[in-house]
Amino acid sequence: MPDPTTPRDFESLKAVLAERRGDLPRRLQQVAAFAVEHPDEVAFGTAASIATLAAVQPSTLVRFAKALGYAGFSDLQSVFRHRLREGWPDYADRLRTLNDAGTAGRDPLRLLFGFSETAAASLDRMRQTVSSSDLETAIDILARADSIYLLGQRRAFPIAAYLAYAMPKLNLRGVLVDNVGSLGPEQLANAGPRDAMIAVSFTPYTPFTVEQARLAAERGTPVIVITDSVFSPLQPHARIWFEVVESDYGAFRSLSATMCLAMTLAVAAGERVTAPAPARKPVRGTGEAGQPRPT
Amino acid sequence: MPDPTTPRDFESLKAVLAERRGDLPRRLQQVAAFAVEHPDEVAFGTAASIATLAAVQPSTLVRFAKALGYAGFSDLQSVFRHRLREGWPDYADRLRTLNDAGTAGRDPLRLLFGFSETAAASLDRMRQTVSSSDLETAIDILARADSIYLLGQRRAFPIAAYLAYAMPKLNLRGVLVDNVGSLGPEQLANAGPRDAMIAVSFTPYTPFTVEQARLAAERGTPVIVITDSVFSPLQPHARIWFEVVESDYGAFRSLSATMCLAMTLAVAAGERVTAPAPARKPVRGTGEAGQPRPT
DNA sequence: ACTTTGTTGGAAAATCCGTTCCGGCATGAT
DNA sequence: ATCATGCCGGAACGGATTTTCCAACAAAGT
Repeated sequence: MPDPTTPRDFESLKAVLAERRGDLPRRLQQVAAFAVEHPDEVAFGTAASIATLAAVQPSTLVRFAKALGYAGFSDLQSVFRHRLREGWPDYADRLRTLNDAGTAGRDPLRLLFGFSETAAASLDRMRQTVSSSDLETAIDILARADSIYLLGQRRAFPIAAYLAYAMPKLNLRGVLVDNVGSLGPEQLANAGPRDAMIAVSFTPYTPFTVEQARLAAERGTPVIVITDSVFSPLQPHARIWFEVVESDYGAFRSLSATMCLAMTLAVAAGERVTAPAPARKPVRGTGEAGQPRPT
Repeated sequence: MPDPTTPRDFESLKAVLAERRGDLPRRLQQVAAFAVEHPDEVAFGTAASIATLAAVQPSTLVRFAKALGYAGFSDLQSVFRHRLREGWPDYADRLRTLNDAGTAGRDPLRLLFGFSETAAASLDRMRQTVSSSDLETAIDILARADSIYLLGQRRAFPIAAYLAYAMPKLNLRGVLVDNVGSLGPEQLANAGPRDAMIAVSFTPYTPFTVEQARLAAERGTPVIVITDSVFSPLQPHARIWFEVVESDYGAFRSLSATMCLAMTLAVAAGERVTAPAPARKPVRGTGEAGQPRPT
């Protein structure tokens, strides 16, 4: 007898999962989270492969399916496959209605699309401008550094903050210079030639950032600069500098490209520190179980 | 030994098929035609079911695959499956080839490309999942709000920080809850029903964020949540919530999509506040003179 | 006309996969 | 502390699916 509460499409499945979270056993929740987060894997993989990725036993998948009222794993899987068959092609539709100026009017969706287009464009541009050798040198500096001071204020602050979050996970000593209580100079007091600094600033350049980068450079700390123009006042103090031009949409710019570059520097440096042998393979699997928590 | 002429993505497969049509046996042409015309069937079906639909024998499918240089039918099928994974631009494939060792060694450029591909994929995904009506409602809440409390810790902190930077430029009263000195509760002490909150958190969810969002919701402050799964503990306290799944590259996730969404909310709300008449045209010129400084 | 080469259909075989079942374990209640 | 309940991991089973193999056939060259 078919359970009427068993969802037959992906959206309602998500709803049911959200509702019944809590009264599900631990492993089943684990499966639920994985399924919602990686629906494609569930759609195509075999029970065994999915189980491995979700770090559970295949039998748990079957239990999961039955707990929701499905006949078995395959029955559950069909829901995920169905999603891919008809779920996707509304993208073109949405674009169409978006461009039909008349109807949509001042639809915020258009804004969203605009921002994401812009971000994608920035990413593309950055890939073409960043030089491999600059990257190498910068990573080398970071990998050798004792502490890495992260300097970015105002618009650039999110970059510094994110690096401060990520670096300890990569076995790098990132020190965020947030200038709380105007204690910025003190936060940088110990920076020396054996350390390094990543300084980020865009127009209009924050004086604090420029000044502190200058001081650090004077004391022999190698400074890696991320900025948006050759005329940046930061550039003279840089050992290595990257120009990242974020395209603008209306009056606003994304940080996507800068974020990417920053993460690349951090991850590559981290890799080099923990595995200094340059012959080793990168081996960045697509989210296998047992890897460190996504960041 | 892998044949280098064997196409690994759907587009080149079509190209090869177009080229070699003619020097293929009759039944194999029949299979080729069917495959190009019904790629979804090939992706999902079993060899037997596809064979029936294409009016050939299952063994013919295997022959077809081998004639093109694949290891077998399953190998060929994987190409069709990859095509469906991430929609049209086959990001998964590109990422895969990026990761498949080989050419560039451990070039940091590869990392950079990987991160930017991932960011682009996330952006694409978000565009397809965010609903227009949710956006509308959220923007409405923000536009009506007195103060807008910005709550995001750890990995989500950059988002909150960026919003805090941008909002005042948009005539919105953004209040950053940074929890410096553990003064978070005090920063939120005055939040009431006439205000609003944007709360951002991803796995592993920061308890502080969840707790403060809960408190705010209890006191009647409408909470807009940005998170990464239905299972987010933030979700129950949300008036409106957005699911943003950032694809992961290795163990790392970008913030690009989340940033875009956040900016959209802020800009749209700002527009509605300063120009409340809904009849007015959008007028987002690309950087007209006299506009506020790029952000 | 005969042979050779290549193609096709079908069935057998090997593999893989989903499912079931049982023993162990942790948890919470008595 | 003991028991009961429910959850979890692993192995074994049965079914389905892919693959291989062989015989029949068609076409082309001799």
